[in-house]
Amino acid sequence: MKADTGTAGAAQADPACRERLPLAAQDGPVSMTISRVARLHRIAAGKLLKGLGLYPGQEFVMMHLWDAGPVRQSDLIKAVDLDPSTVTKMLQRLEQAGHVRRRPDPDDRRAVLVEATDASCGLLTEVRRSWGELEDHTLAGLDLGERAELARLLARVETNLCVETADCPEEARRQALRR
Amino acid sequence: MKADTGTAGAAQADPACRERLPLAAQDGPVSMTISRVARLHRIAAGKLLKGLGLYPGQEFVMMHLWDAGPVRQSDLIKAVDLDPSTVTKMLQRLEQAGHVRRRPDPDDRRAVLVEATDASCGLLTEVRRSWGELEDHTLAGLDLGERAELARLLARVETNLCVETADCPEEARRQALRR
DNA sequence: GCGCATTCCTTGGCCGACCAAGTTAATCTC
DNA sequence: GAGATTAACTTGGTCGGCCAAGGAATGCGC
Repeated sequence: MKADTGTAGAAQADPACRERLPLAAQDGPVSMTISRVARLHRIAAGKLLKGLGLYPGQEFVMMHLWDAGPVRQSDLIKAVDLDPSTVTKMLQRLEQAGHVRRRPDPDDRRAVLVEATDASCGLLTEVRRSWGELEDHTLAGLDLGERAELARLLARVETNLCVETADCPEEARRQALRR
Repeated sequence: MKADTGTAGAAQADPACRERLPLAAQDGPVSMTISRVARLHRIAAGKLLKGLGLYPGQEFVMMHLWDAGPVRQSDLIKAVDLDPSTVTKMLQRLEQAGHVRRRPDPDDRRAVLVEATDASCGLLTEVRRSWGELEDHTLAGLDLGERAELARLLARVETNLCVETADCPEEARRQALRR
């Protein structure tokens, strides 16, 4: 395989000499590539974030908190669009790590207010830098036109995947396609 | 914020009227989109696979087993390029679910031979169909040229992400770029 | 005011995925 | 052939994710 250190992250051997797709995946070559890219991208992000004391996935929560200031947890959940339980547990860990502070909402005793700690705000710059590094690494060798085209195509794919395949078969899809 | 349905799977509201990126992500817009697409794609795949009794991630293992027949577990691990422990646990569950059979390798008492059960082979067709559906859904509205371009760009991204950012700074990168 | 539905969050369970260690068996070295 | 190395899993732990259920506070209907 690679001249890799032997650690797991290498992924799918070199794509250059990638063997033919598995039989069951022949009808979905792009999906296959998306899956691989997704994993590699997450691993790459995780590697950069690890040095900052964050686990992959936590970035998005922190990013929102840095931007929005103190928010109700339910708003945060809507913003990052994760399962409430996922956010709860992640926040418990982020709090314990000192990246986040939580306090009850005085106006609604069910709710919890969340905010990034001052200490964590130092991370903002580093996360931004790491995120930029990741972008450079990801898009290396693509010129501006190609990057724009990739962004456009991915945005379209995102739109497609946002609309349920079964529900709202036509109407919602068409609505989502207005761009 | 958005006119989202509020259901969990919707993800990041409509990308069409996507608010500006978080501050910390401004230098990585494509990376942001990749992350979102990745999650949506995995969710979509998971939904299709769930009906077949598979969890997301297991498809890749099964695909390889269907193609390759009985293989040593170590070869399977290399093929799907996952952590050995991940594969071990996944196989234990797949075995208990009746999708996979495992037996010791007579030639090497350390090794384990794995193969798809006859029962699971019925799944092959359905997985292939689901995978095709996923592809259609993912690429809806893209013409053949756009699909090819997307595939090309993603392949390049995959290549980029395969080469370590720190190690082998130039040589391996250049080697990987031969395509 | 009372009851019922909603909203908000938490807990527990399960899976994929990783790392770190550890065990057993093969292999290489001398 | 004994000893060290390497290869092939396992186990245990941790995280991000999901679903399902549950408890607590709020809001609504009447």
